[in-house]
This record gives sequence, C-alpha cells and structure tokens, in this order.
Amino acid sequence: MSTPNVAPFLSIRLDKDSPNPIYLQIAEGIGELLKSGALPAGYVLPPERALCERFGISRMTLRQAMGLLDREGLIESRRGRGTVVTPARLRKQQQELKSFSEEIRDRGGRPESRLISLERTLPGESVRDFFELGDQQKVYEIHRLRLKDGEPLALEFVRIPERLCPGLERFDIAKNSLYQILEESYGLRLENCIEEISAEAPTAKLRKLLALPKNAAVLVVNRKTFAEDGRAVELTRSTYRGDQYSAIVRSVRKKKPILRASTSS
Amino acid sequence: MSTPNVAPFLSIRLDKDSPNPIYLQIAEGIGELLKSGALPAGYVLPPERALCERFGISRMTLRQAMGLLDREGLIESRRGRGTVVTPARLRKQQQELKSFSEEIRDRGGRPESRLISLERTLPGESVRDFFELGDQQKVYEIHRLRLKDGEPLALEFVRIPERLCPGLERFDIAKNSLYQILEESYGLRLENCIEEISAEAPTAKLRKLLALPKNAAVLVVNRKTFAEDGRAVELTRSTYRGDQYSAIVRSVRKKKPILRASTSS
DNA sequence: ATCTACGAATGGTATAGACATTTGGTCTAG
DNA sequence: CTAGACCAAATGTCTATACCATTCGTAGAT
Repeated sequence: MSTPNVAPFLSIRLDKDSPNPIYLQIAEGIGELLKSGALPAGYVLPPERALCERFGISRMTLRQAMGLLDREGLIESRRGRGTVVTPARLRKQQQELKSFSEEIRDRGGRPESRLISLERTLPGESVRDFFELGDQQKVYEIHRLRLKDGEPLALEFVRIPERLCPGLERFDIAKNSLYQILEESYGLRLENCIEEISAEAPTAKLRKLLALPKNAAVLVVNRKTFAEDGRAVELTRSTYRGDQYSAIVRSVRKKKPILRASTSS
Repeated sequence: MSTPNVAPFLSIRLDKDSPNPIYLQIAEGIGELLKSGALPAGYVLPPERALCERFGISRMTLRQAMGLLDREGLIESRRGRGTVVTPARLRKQQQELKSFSEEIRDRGGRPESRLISLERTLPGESVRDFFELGDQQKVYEIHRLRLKDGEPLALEFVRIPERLCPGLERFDIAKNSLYQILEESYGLRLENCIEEISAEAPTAKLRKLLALPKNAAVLVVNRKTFAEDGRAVELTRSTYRGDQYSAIVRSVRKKKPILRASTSS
C-alpha cells in the first residue's frame, strides 16, 4: 500500500480554536486509543508524515504529541523502523500523591476519620527547622484515628505551621479532607512528598487504639509534604495496622536521558 | 542592561560534529551548572532568545534542551516571566531500581551476602502462573542472608524461572550481584519492578537468623521484577530488620486528569 | 496619588522545509 | 546462492520565522 492506513485515527477531531494546543489534543486522542486497548501491543503506527497529512498539521507539532506519548511509555519509536504500541504492562505510572481518603477509596474501602486532638503549640527544634519557622511561630498538631469500613486502620499525627493555615481549628477536620482544606481554603497547592516507611512493634497504647491482635506489627509512614513553590507544608507520622495495610511502590531502571520538546504550564 | 548576562554559560562548548545532538550537549552543559550548585535557587536564566544567540543555534533547538531540564525539574519556566532555577529539594528523582548491594552502598554501608540455600524445584501454582511457565518447568529458589557492615540486615527469598537463567548454580551468588549475573551473563535487561511493603511480627526462626532484639518488627518487601520486553523475571520476598532499615518513596501530585508534560526518566 | 491602557519582554505554539542517520529490503555482480 | 551495493522509508535533528498568551513595568489620564 502506498497510502498508509490511518483508519483507527479517523475518530480524532481537532479544534483549532480550543484553548488546548493542537499537540495536546492529538496526544490525548491517540493516548485514549492506546489506553482503551483498541490497538494491540506491537501495532505499527502510520509514519509521522502520514499522520501529519491526516491531521493537516506540521511534523514538529505531531512530534510534540508523539513525545508526550513516548514519555508515558505508550509508544516506542526507532529511527529507521517506525513507531509501535508498547505492551500495557510496560507503560509508566507515576507514583501519586493521595490523601488517606482517596487512597482507601481507590482500594475499594469506605474511609472514615475521628479527631482525637488538635493543639496549637510551639514545635521542637527539628520541626521548627524543617518548616523554617521563627522562634515564636506555632504549629498545629493533629491526632486523628483513621478507619476503613468502620475498623480502625491507622493513627495519624499531623504537624502544620500555623502560618500557612491560620484559623484551621474552625474547620471540621474529621469530616473534610485536610488536603482539600489546604488547597481550597488556603490556596496551598501540594506538589510532592517524600515518605519513609518502616516497621515497628506497637506500644500498648497503640495496640488498644488500633485494636491490634496479639502478635501484630505496625507500618509507620513518615511523610514530608511540599507545596508547588517548594515550601514545606506538612509533617505527618502515620501508624498503620500491619495486618491490614501495605504500601505499593513502583521503580524503574535508569536509562538514557530523554529527548524532545516539552511544556511546563 | 540591554544585553542579558549570559556569563555563567560561557564555559559551555558545543561540538557540531559530535555524535551527540546539540540540544543534548546544551542540556548536559546547563544541567551540570545547575547540579553543581553554581547558580543559586531562584536565579533567573537569560531569556531563550539570548541563549540562542550566545550558542548560535535556533530557538527550537534550545527549547529542546530546556525541555529536558524542565522535565528533570532543574528549571521552571513561566510564560511572560522567565525561567528560574528550581530549589534542589524540588528536583525530580526517579524511583530507581537497585540491587541490595547498590542500595546499601548508597546509604553508606558495606554490603555482604551469605548463601543459605539454592534449589531447583517445581513451583506452586501461583508462582507458575506469574512466570507463565509450563507444567514441568522449574524455578530456582534462593535463600540468602544479607548483611550490612557485618550485621544481619535481611533475609531474602528469590524465585527465578530456570528457563531464563539455565545453569545459574554455577555462579557464586554470594559474591556476585544477582542482578549483574542476570544482565551480563544471561542478557536479561531488567526494566522495572513493583514492590509491596508491609510490616509483620517476626517468627522465632527469623528472630534468630536476624539477631532481632526482643520487641522488634520486620519490614517485608515483596518485589516483582520485569525485563525490558515485559517478561516477569524475578519474584522476591525480602524480610528486613525493622529497627535497621526503612524504605523511602517519593510521590507527585497528579495535575490534570490527562497527560503530563514533565517527569519521566 | 491612583488607576488604566499600552507595549515590551518572555515563554508557548505552530509552520514548512532541509538534511542526517538508521533500518530493511532489492538488485546486481560474482 | 551469497555478498555487497544501493535505495527507499522511517525517525532524529536543526533552521528560520511567525504569531499567540501572559506578565509586568510605565507612561499617561484622572
């Protein structure tokens, strides 16, 4: 065939007046085709020039879209050969920053929360340094019991500088997501976090609070959360029932540097 | 000043005949400047057009380099404002697939390994399914004790299909990295893994092997490793001393529900 | 003094084309 | 029948240019 088969891509519609740039529309369109599994792994995509013609765009623009798909691991290109669809299990997936509620719901449970205490207090030295606070600036210290499907799952100890969210005690922290309050009411856009995960034997107090069985351990997650502008926002120690909860991590082998243009918006 | 200050970039030399493309040379050059800390966080880079002139290249090419740096989180660009250097703590760091030895050395310890047993055996059903094996195909089962600075740190239980590495018993698994053997002697290019991290109370046997103190928990890491072509390569259960080891994870907030323009290796 | 409108500067998107490099097939000479 | 030359097709790199969108300082009006 002298005219490459672009049939599967006919459904993609471009809107030149959309606020979304063309390369994004293309990437989303093709991306959905790939994620939906409409094209089998190993399927050879039409060459770039054919797709350009099909969409009526220039090649650099198309390549910007392909670059996005490539970075997501949806496609793989080889110079001289062509571009093929990556098998689903090789596709990348970002480690995602989620609230407790989001995470429990993702795992198919019903999240719940009970406020144990909320204090406004002067932090210790290490905490003060972490948040870059002055001598007299206070932090909120929140203890919450987290439940899944009515059963105690974790004890959470959150520390947030008062400076970032003055008047936090006015909110109903048991009912509302803390992340949501921070983002919507205080305009703190959380961007990333670092977690340190360890295992411990529970104290007697914890055994009682979490209703732990006789011979159980707890999973401790120490989390540091940062906002988009780089400020430290939150310092949390979560203690999970070891028999009810586990953390899942995905790692990738380091490769060569990547190529192609990008956006940051 | 009408001529933007490009002084810090004068040291970057381009070689148009190099096999490395120009945009890569630029990205590496600027990237090293940034990683070395020569430019303070928040430093405003010269505008793209000035850098183009400085390097004698076209803007699209420069932007390709900037795209790389942006994706690594080294710089941040805002339309209308300019491009600034990201604070070091916000820079991206891919979750990396590492061997035990690599990881211990990264943390500043001396890794060691003792082989407890190596068997060639018929796997159970779930393992057979995971590796997609036939009825009669066997797997290697390896138990190793892992030490850091001479102290027991973890017990490791590895399963690998014999099909992928026939004759594995000929290697000295205590002395050499298993990952290295798989990559160099069997040509298995490991690409990514998924780990599930949980906390458990140790069995009596484990307490003895790991020389665990009276009231200690263990951190259990179940790892599934896949090769570049997507085949399942390894299934490992590592049991760490909870008082000596913790896992570190980094997460990123998902921005729009669609494709992301940054991040990836 | 304050507000507004404008415009310059800057990064973001898009075009059209050129040449380089790699791959894989085909043709040809031996 | 094979080895090598050659060619076509595909992605990779690069240029030069144009215009768009956002930001911010400033000149001018009130």
